[in-house]
Amino acid sequence: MGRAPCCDKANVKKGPWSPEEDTKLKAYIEQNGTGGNWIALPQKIGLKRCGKSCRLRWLNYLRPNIKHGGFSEEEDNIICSLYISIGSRWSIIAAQLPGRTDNDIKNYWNTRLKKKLLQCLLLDGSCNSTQDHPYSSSVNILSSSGASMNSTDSPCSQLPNPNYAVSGAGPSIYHGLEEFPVELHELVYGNQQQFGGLKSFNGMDMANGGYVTNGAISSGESTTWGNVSSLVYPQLVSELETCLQSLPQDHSSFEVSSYFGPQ
DNA sequence: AAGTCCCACAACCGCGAGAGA
DNA sequence: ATCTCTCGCGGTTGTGGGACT
Repeated sequence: MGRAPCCDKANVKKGPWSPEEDTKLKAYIEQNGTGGNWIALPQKIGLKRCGKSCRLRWLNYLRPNIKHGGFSEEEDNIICSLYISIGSRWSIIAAQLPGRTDNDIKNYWNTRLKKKLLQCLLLDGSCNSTQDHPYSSSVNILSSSGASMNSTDSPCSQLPNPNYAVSGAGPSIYHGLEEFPVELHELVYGNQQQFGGLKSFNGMDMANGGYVTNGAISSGESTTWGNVSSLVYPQLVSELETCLQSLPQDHSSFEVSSYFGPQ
């Protein structure tokens, strides 16, 4: 038995919202609130929409003080550092960015920021400035955020310690990263030719800068770029192969085996 | 100019958590 | 303790528009 549908699918309109629907929904909520029941709300207003759809529309689009697009460098940094710390907990990340919605941030990450990071990872030495490198400053945020995130009056108090080790005992907050070493090993050693002759990563001596030992990240205080990128990197592994293939040959200057330590 | 591809964003879907009966 | 209902979240898909060929 599957889960009961939240609404009568046959009588529910799907797809883009019309201005009329927006107006109805916005006017009602501004006047009456949601009444604590999204499911019943569309019926009250006379909208042929699913309650969940109404909720999403309100939260992501109609709610006052919503900002769309135009993410600043600072917002980039916050998103990146929080993503490194807690993974794809978009609602928590959104809570740190006034006016931004989780959906917006998720889309932004998936479509742009992730690529931006990947690009930086693969461009040797060209991402040393904050301007070019979303993570060079996020590293600072990351290391400094430890204190604020643990303070009880901060919304971040519920966040795990950003210096969390990826492997080891306890529940992993880094969904999917548990498999990282195996996945990466296959990627790297299954594609020796692609990675051959790589010497540095992001302009750093990754052999010395990296913190990875046996696939685990050191849980120490240091948040070097090597450390940070190794946290983020697993998320991008599936895309790396494609990206590397599109790179010019002389761009491949990253010695993966050095960076990730002896196997 | 037309067709195709790619990207960004909006919206949907399914699941887990939590509250209340 | 269990069931039902709703909310909220994160992943995924659909679509429109711009870029490219």
